[in-house]
Order: sequence, then C-alpha cells, then structure tokens
Amino acid sequence: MPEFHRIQSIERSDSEFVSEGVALPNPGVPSPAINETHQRILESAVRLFADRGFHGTGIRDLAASAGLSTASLYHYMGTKERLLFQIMHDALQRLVLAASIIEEQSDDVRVRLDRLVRMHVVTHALSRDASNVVDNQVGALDPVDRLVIVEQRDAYERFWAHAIRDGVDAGYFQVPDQSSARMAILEMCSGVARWYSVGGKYSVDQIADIHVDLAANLLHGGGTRFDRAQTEPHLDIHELVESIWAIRLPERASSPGTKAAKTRRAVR
Amino acid sequence: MPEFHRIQSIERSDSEFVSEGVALPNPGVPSPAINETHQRILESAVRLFADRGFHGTGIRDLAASAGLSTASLYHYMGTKERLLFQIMHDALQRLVLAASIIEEQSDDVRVRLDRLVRMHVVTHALSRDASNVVDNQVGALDPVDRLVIVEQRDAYERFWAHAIRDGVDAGYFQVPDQSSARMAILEMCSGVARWYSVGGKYSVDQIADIHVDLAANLLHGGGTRFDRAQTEPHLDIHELVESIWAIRLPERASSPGTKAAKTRRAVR
DNA sequence: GGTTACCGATCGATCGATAGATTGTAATTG
DNA sequence: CAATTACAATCTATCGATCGATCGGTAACC
Repeated sequence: MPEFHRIQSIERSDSEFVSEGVALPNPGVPSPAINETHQRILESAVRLFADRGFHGTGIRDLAASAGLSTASLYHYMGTKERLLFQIMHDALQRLVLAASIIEEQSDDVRVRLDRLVRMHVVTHALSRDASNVVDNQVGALDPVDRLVIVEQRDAYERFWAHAIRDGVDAGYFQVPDQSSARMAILEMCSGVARWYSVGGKYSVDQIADIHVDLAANLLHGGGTRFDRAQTEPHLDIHELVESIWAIRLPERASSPGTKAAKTRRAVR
Repeated sequence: MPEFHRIQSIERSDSEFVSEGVALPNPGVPSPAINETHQRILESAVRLFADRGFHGTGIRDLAASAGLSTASLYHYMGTKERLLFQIMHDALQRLVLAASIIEEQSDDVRVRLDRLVRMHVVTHALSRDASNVVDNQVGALDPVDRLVIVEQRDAYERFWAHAIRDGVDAGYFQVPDQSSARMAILEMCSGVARWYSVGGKYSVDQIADIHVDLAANLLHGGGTRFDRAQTEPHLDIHELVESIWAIRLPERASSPGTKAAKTRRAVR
C-alpha cells in the first residue's frame, strides 16, 4: 500500500536544456503517479473534481472513469480526501516552482510581472481542471490538510506581492491598494480557467498576451477613476444595493431606525 | 405544499423614495420567503451552500441550522435542488434589476461603468454568501434549471458588455479585447466575495472605490504591455509551463516529436 | 373541519471503505 | 532448473453510515 503523504521536495535536475537562451529545468516536477494506472486515476479525479466538485464525485464515478473497481482504487489512494490533497499539493507545487524560476531569472520587475501573468494564465488554460480544483475545492479538505494547502497558496501569492511591491517602489506601478491589486490580477487571470475552452476565438498565447495587457493597464494607475462628468444626478449605490437586497446594513454607521428615517423619506 | 417553480417577474413598485436626487425602487425585490421560518431556511441554505457547497450540505445540516426536522424542511421546499435554484434565481434577479436601474439612470457611459462596478462589488461584499453560491454552484443544478440560470447570468453580463462596447465606441476605453476585459473585471470584482470579511482593513465602500479605480485603469488602455526593457534574456513561458506540467501541448502546432527535437536540444 | 405548521420514524438508494479471494509475475530457494 | 514464495494488481461481495425524501401522524388555529 503506497504512501502519498509526503511528496518529494522540489529539486532542480542537473541536466538542463535550452530554450532560446534561458535554461529550463528538466523534467520539471515529476508526476506523483507510480504507474500508468495510477496516472489514469489521477487524471480522472482531476477532471471529475473540477467538473462536479469533490463532494459531487463518488468513488464509483472515479472507478468507472478510470476503468477499475472501487476496491482497486484503494490500492492506489489512501482515501478520497487524500487523493484531493495530493492533486492540489502537486498543482500548487508546480505553480510555486514556476514562480520561483521566473523570479530568479527576471531582473526587471516589469518583466517579472509580465512573466508571472503569462505563466498563471497559460497554466490556467492548459491545466484548466487542476487549476479549478485548486481554486475551488480548498473547502473540501480536512482542516489539517487545508492548513498545508493554504500555506502553499500563500507562498505562491507572496511572489506576486513582492513583484507588485517592487514595481510600486521602483515607480513603475501605481495602484490604489497593493493587496487589492494583487487579488484583482489573480482573480482575473484565474478566471480564464472558468471560461477558456480549446478551439475558442483566441489561442492560449493570445489570451496570455491580452491578460498581460490588462494587468499592465491595471497596474499603470493614472486613471483617476473614470474622471466622470459631474453633471449626472447622484445615485448612492450602497443604498441601491441595500434597497434591492433588503440587507440589514452591517457597516456604515446608522441604526436601522436612523437609516429608515434617512432613506425611506417618501415622495408621495 | 407551496410551489416555488415560478418566481414573479421583476416589477418596479409604484411607490418610490428618494436618495439625494434619484428615485430608488421600494422595496426592491421582495424576499421569496413566505414567512419567518421559510426565511430562516433560505438564510441557512445560503450560508451552508456557500461554505460547504451544495453537495457538501446535507438536508440534516440544513434542518439543524434552521432549527427544524428534515420533514419540516419539505413543508417549505420542493427538493434540495429546487432550493438551490430558488436561491440562485432570486440573487440573479436582484443583480439584473440593479444593473437595469443603473443603465436606465446613467447617461455617461463612464458613470454607468463606475456604478456597475460599485454595485457588483458592494453586492459581493454585503451579500457574500449568495454571491458565492451564484458564482460557484451553477454546476450543481440539474440541466434544465441550469439553462434558466445561465440565461439570467448572460442577461446580467449583457449590461456589462454593452457598457464596455459603448465606452470603447465613445473613445473612453481602450482594451485589447472586449470580452476578455469584461470577464476580467467581473472576475476581479466577484473575487471580493472570496476574500472580503467584515472588520477588515477597508470598509465596503472603500473596497468599492478601489475596484472602481482598478477597473478604470484596466479599461483606460495606454499601457502598451509593460514596455519592458528588451535586455532581459528570453524566457518562453508557454514552454516553461509545459515543461513543469509535462503537458502534452494541445495547441501550438508541432507534434510531440518535433517539439522534443526543438526543445530537448541538450547543452551538455 | 379544513388548513398550516410541524414532528418521529423510516424508506430505499447511495455513500466511502474494507474483507477476502484470485491471478500473474518476479524473486528466492532447494 | 524447478519448485516455492512473495507481492503487486485486480476483482466480487459486502459492510455500516449516511443520503434525500416520504409516510402518517399531532396540535393549533381560523
């Protein structure tokens, strides 16, 4: 009964190969699969977890998709939850490795961010299912495993935080708030995994180009809001939302009574 | 046994009230709850579906959270799936209503987009759970219901598509691709529901301000990528990702063989 | 006496997981 | 070399628990 609890740490191989000037690790992160059947199980699980969610996928679905009995599944996996953990851990390990290579090899912070965006988008397009599992199934992990995964995700986000901070410090970027800008870029790039499909209007590389542009715009500041014409009548959006949702305002001072007195001022 | 299959269409109330110059509908969309117990069920369901996902929530969890027996649950709901549908339908109805009011009352397209962003962000912060259900649980709907919800979501996105198109046509916005820009803004604003928590660094309105800025930057173009220094060594990100993920390139011509021949050119 | 609002008990189906047997093949031993 | 052992890889059958859902009621109210 194989153990997957520990996954070998990242190791750059000695043998490297060239890609037009820059050395890439070879063969990157080895697949955690121990043989072809195990690989099939992992691929089935990634696809099913992405499509139906962890709780929406039964072990019988898993077994059928991999062409095995449910009992045989357990020859390769610990539990269903450990299978999820292994998939997420492996995917995040690759993201962290890619980000570290980029950080290491990009001196100019603008180049670094260009490459981070490109890598994140290409990953989310080419490895769509695994990316969606990482992005959406964290809540299905048991609390202990979740700590490990969240720490990995935080480590990945730190590459982004540092890149944005360095770019702001160097005067290249202007953003209203660094954390919000980081989350905004990550969310918009991760979003690719929600809507991308092969055979669409654009190739993966074109989508990456577009998102590099969008991220560059987003970070380049200058846009003083929409410098809107002030001739428009005022419309309080917070109030509009509370009105439509009938929400009991959790922020923004004023008790329900005061609030009602202020906004419920009927015209007729 | 009440039926929730049909939800009344959007109707603007005759009685309106004023908010510093602009009329707001009152009382917006009425809650679909038929009484206080039903309201408790809906609120429990929204919270649990958001926290654990639809398939991760049992009807016993639902009943316990609402302080009822599972049997009593069925006095108010059709099936668990219909409950999900009702929650999503209601939430989307409110989004569409808010967007239509904004479109109606904003002449300048920059103002329109400002308000759309603000509304979307405030909704995703104040009504976080329902927003997360709408954004993440579409796949749990049965195929027929899903069609209805997807059409609603498409209708909502059309308000955004038109605003971006009008802004581009008017020369206010420059984006590399309108659809990608729309998805990028929606994803980054929806992301708020993933990380926002009350008592954080910023108030809801400040977060809305920040995202208006970010969206304005994103749409204002001008950023010709990161106009990076070309002194950096080249690093093919597509190749990097494929190397780390060991992905069998689905796009980008070249068979595995050719690819290997091209990139596996060993240095030593 | 119909209707509304609930409950305890329980249904059949499915859940994740395991027990125990069979097979093929590689390694070890007489 | 042949016989034996060991183990990896798979199966059928089945476990107890939980799933979504329903049955047949009771109590209160108009």
